[in-house]
Amino acid sequence: MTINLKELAEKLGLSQTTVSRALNGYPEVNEATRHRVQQAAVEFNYRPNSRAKSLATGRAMMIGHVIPISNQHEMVNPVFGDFVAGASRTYAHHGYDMMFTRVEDGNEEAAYRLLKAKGSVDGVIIQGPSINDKRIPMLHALELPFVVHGRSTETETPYTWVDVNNTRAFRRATEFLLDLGHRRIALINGLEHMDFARRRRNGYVAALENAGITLDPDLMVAGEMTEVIGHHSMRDMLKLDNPPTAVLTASMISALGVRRAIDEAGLTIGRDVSVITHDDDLSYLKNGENVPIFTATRSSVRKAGELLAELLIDHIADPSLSPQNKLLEAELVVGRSTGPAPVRNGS
Amino acid sequence: MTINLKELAEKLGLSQTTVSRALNGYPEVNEATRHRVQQAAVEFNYRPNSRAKSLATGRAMMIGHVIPISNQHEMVNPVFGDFVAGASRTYAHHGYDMMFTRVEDGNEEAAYRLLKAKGSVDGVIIQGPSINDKRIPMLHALELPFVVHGRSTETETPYTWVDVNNTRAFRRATEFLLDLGHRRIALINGLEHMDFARRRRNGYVAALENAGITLDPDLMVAGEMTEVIGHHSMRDMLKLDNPPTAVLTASMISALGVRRAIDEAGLTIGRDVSVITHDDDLSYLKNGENVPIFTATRSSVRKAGELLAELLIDHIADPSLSPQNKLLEAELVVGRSTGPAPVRNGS
DNA sequence: ACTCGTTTTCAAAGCGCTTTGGACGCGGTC
DNA sequence: GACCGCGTCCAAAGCGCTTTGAAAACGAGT
Repeated sequence: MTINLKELAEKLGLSQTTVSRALNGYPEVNEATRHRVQQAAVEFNYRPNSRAKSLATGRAMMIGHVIPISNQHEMVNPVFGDFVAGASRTYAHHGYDMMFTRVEDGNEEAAYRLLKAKGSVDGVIIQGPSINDKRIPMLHALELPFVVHGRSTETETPYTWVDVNNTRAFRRATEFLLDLGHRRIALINGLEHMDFARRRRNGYVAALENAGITLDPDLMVAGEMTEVIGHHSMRDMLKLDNPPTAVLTASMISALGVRRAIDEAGLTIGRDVSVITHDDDLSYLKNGENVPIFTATRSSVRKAGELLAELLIDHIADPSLSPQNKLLEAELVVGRSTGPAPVRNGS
Repeated sequence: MTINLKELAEKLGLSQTTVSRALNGYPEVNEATRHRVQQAAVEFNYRPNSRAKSLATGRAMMIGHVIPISNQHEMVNPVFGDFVAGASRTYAHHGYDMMFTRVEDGNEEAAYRLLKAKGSVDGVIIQGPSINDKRIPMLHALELPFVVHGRSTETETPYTWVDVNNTRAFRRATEFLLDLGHRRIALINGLEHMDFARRRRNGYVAALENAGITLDPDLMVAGEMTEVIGHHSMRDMLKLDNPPTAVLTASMISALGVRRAIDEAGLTIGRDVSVITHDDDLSYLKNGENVPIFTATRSSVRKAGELLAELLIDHIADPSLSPQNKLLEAELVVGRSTGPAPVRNGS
């Protein structure tokens, strides 16, 4: 069924060497015979066995993604699919495959070590870095090429990353709300040991402080970015004596929960309560069409995937390359979920 | 840095054969030396090179997932992440890795053929089968082990599958609405060349016909399962002279769009319009907590992933195994989105 | 005709593992 | 003492590819 090099060479009356070279584009082979070889390869559907090729070349032609899945709630990052879609486009273009390793609850170190020792990947992509993420120095020590989706504050090891300017994005979004007259602005953030969440908070805080507004801990929550938690957080805040008139939320999914809480409270989004969310531009959860549903800071996670894959492949090709960075600016898209601050009753 | 078998054997003063056998649990090795070998393996962090092992054994220890991503809208299935989370648990348990191949716009055949010829996988999982899906006979002919997530009507080739009883689920859901007095029941379905969507429609149609209700084409739409399309479809239907009082929708994400349309129309979900959705029990999009947000037919896509991976691995171990099937029943969970049919003005 | 440089081809080694087919030592049997 | 069986180990072949080092073929130059 599947033909191998030896058999193909025999059929052609050539040596394996010549056939191999013909197919891999080496110059020391007659153009006529190269043609003959290529035709035969197509005819017999010959494809070099990937394992044998890897063994011979020492390159796996495979990129690893290690996905941490906590065993209790089996939570998988909703961004995962789109990030992969982006990265895969680059991989396909360069002849790389991608593999996934599931790792339970933080024994990631073992997973990376295994990947390296087994020689099954040429490099890995790190997602969702926390503050001072230990994976970065670890992979550096392992000498396994890697790139990071996001940054890790406090990490001293140099590394290659692509990140969204989260601080700027949330600062800008907050200022937008301030300009609309809002003074009670809430933040429903992601888990704040995550680097991106910390930066968003920083941006939010900076804008408020700059406007001379005292932070209110009641208006700042951090948690998993789910619909349910978004709903919970908003619902609780709306029960406050002095509820927020605007809220920043960390993802479209949280925002949908926020919207539900606002609806349930009999309020109108964009009139009684303004909402701005961050939008990763997920393919299955577009932020409306012409007019966005939510005013949002938008940055495509798919594009980040493409870019990171590109950087990783560069690094694999030349490991001596110095680390590269790319900071993507999120755009602020204005939708129907924001409006001027309502005039408070009795004020 | 990474040690290989030869070096390990030298350190131990043993042959490669013995070391290999000791580590792979073969009986013809003294227990004392086996112990010595195992300890040394741990000490030097020896891991057999995966490529070399594959080449020698002829087994890739890898499962392939081919994900079709249309080049225009780069749509990735939102179910993808959770399905993978489920499958990966099984893979990890059996020592398999998983790899992903992106394939653009329906030249899937080439992708599978390549996977087979390169020997990079021992089997593949097919997702999202259409009616009479051509991948099934093709993989059968290729003799590449595979299992299917879902079924494919009209396919004659026997194959192993795990599916939700979509017909029953949607029939039951429709009957539930009928029992609540609804007569104008809409269906916002997935694309109906997909097998699961067709079955859901069948269930819906069967329930209505059984109740003596004539189908209304205005109340039946099929499209991509996105928030935006859910919103569109519902909005348009609410503009009808005789709008639906209830709607069945194909996914949580569509349902969120439906909810938005209902809100925008100034109506209340569960009172003016009842909604039932199918819920894949995605980890990042839970259907509320104690009281579900939506009344839903629920079936965990993660569990399906686990099961399918199990069946595939069985099949790889023994290709002569006859095809196996598993039909999962969706449970109907009653939430706040359904209620008795409203009394129509002027009727 | 002979040499020499180039082009073209090949035999063989090697990648790191598994596995076949012995080899070796030791005790028990006849 | 010869033989067998058993437990334990090993040398070497083989998986399908790349790549090194050398050989053959070919023209051109003298």
